[in-house]
Amino acid sequence: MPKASPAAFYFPKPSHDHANCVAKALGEAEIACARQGAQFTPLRRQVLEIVWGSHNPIGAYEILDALAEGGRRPAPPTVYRALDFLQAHGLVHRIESKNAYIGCSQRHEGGESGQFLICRACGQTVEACDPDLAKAISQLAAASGFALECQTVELTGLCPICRKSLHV
Amino acid sequence: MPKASPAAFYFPKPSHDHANCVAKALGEAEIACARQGAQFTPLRRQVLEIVWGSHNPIGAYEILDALAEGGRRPAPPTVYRALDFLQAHGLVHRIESKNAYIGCSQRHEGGESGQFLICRACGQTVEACDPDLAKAISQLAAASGFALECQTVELTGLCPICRKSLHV
DNA sequence: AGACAGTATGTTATAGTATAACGTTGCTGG
DNA sequence: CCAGCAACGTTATACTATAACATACTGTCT
Repeated sequence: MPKASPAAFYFPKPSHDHANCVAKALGEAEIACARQGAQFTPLRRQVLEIVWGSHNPIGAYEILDALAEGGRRPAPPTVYRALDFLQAHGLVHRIESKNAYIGCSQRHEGGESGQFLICRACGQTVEACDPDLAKAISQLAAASGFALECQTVELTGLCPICRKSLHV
Repeated sequence: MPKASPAAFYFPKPSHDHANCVAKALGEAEIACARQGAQFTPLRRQVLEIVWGSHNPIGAYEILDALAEGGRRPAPPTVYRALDFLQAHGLVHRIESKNAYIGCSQRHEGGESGQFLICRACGQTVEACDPDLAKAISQLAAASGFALECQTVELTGLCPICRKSLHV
């Protein structure tokens, strides 16, 4: 049975090299799009870069605001379309409980979605990919005669750092 | 290790005695409120009854529409406040992926929230309470140094009935 | 080159979801 | 009586998302 990874694996330190996160994500996105014959246009790239601006989920209208800083502000459909594209290609995920979007940090097999740990204090959100949890979910579905297509797993609480600083 | 329950346990048949579901839910709600010293007012009762109108999640504005049929239509805050109350007392759950609400069909211990199986075809949604899944979630949290407070588990797919009728 | 098909983006308007802020009512206990 | 509190009413507005239609770009076929 696989052992869960230690905490350090999941939550990035405040001091981590975030520029590297962004660069890596953009580079991998480029490759993934090329492989799928999808157009990684400047707009889509820009939206993905904005989403990857932090490890906190960002709302569609915040993305609009960010786009507005580099020229004139597009209308909402522009950003929603870009987000739809990025979601469809597994480059971002929607966090349902916050109506917000976050960059995908896992290489999924076959469009499956991940599991999220969301800090209610700092907003930092990490994507996990726990095989035991995935297995428990598919077993629950199977036992119910349910044909599982899509899963939303969002766990809210306190990340290790906020936990410590709030003395919880 | 506990064995998962069979499908019949989870998805209610179309022919089931739904009036009984409603009556049971309202009765238990009354008792729960009394025990917690909370006021189960006529409005709150009415909203809970509307939410329990089916096993499909219902939107806040649909609840408003339903309330409008029995007199004049209240403003949105009225229904949101009732929903807040019902959620706080564990009588309804919010389905994040649908911006909608459903009656709680489990007796939770200590305010924990459940796991939902949502049929994308008929909308029917059931609340599961799978100990293996719960365990996997707490282990994931623990391994990440994460203080889990609240979980959102929403599984979308096809219920046994729709699965059959769609030949999937 | 010119016509066309398909995809991406722009634009306008509107639908759907949720809350802030303040007012009113009605009950309860000092 | 009246101070305090909880529930509910009312008005206005914020936030999130999409429908519908217009324009522009890209490549392909003749």
